[in-house]
Amino acid sequence: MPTPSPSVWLRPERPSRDRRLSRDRIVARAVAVLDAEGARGLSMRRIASDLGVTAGSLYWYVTTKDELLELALDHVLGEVAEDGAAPADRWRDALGGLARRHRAMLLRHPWVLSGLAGQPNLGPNALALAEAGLTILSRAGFADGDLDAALAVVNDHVVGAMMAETSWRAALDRTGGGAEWRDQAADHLRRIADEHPLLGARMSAAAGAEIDVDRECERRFAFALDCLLDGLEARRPSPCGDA
Amino acid sequence: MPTPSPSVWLRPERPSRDRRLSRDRIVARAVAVLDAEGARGLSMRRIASDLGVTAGSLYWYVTTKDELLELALDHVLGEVAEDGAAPADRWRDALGGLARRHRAMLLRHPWVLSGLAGQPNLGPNALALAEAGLTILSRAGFADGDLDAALAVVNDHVVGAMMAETSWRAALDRTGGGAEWRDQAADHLRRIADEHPLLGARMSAAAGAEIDVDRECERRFAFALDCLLDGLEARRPSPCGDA
DNA sequence: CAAGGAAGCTGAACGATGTTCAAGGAGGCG
DNA sequence: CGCCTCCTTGAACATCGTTCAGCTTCCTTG
Repeated sequence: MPTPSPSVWLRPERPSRDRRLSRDRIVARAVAVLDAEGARGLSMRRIASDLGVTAGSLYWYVTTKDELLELALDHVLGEVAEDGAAPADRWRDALGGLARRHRAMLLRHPWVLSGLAGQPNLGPNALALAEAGLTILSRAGFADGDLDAALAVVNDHVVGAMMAETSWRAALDRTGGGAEWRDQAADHLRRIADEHPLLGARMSAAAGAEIDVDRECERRFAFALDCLLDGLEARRPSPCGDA
Repeated sequence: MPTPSPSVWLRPERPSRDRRLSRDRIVARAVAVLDAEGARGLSMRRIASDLGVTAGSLYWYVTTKDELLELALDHVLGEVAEDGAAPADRWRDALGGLARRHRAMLLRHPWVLSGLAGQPNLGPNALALAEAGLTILSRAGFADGDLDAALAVVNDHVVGAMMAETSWRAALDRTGGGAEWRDQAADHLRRIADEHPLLGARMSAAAGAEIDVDRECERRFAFALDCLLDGLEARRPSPCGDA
């Protein structure tokens, strides 16, 4: 590496000769491992052995594990982009669609959320996504300082909501365990319900109805999305021409 | 430990005799280290040496580093609770105040965000906070399934927004560096502006105005908060009696 | 008050991790 | 053929979370 440059995106990939390895192959393998085993299961040695190579080799293409994570993060962000037809005409549908695809991606790759804290994402796919959102909002009439603030409202909600959702899903998946734990948990819930009536009511309601987790999560996501799109609508400068 | 119980909260602290150590002292030290050095700087050996003790000792009070993190997380969540006077009468002010205090806490302890991904937080302070939010919304007229959905709207936004804000702040703090990096970055920004006009415009606007980061962050947070409280207001069942 | 037992801590160890680096082999180019 | 650069190896280093046998120190019991 010629000079320690702080961001991956400023430095082109070193061209290689005998194509056993490449940034793309490494990143793809990293994503696969992250999907399968989560952030904890990712190690340089693991990726290397999956690719039939020793750990040190990876450092020819990537200066650090953090950098590899950055690359993997931007890689999956590419999945959010519009796949088929033209974007919806009405700005609400367009922005809502973006948010829904963002959510779907985060459900496929929950580890992204843990990598999102720490440094902002400046990869090409992240930038393209931001531009897409800004375009929608700009056409809808937002301008100046409200433009990115409005986009942030939607993006931040997606991230926050998925943080909560994936946490719960992970916890539910881990609840396969023994009867003793169930007893202790029930005890604990009873004590919670005593001190926190509303919380207790909500929890027992959820437990009683044996709710379909997927449907309930989608319902809440849609509720919040509508909610904040309404709020944005009220702040939209030009009520006319909402093509 | 009598039985490997999965959650910290189900198991009372083992009473101790010669009070060199305690869960509280360990958690307090962990929070201090996390505040000072971030999540990366936290190690069992570090905490132990700060407390004049060896690493192994900590495992008498805490079964795992993850558990210690859970405890630290709930510890700082306690700071969000109402300090002074009675909660505001109007539900918007009350909920908004909760969100603002939540934000303030996350600014003091940014590491919380990275610990939030993975498993849901079930500590006593987290539960009390949820109950407080539910109480506000319940008094405001929300009921049934909308109750927790409405609370989630606010909470998720706070988490998502602070994720973005703390990321940017961390990046800005790290930007003390050399002229070469600045040149490369400027180059990079120019190329971004070419392909992404809206994004480029927003960035150059921000760079030109030499914006006060604190004020701008607060402005955007308030914008989003008002925005989504408006959306909630529109969904409130009982328009009367908003004491 | 003495004896026994448990609580609390030490210190060394184990395996895994990210990262570095001298050394070697494998291709292209003169 | 010989050289040179690219790529990979394999060993090493420091640090990490975690475990555990053993020691000390205090409380409890007879």
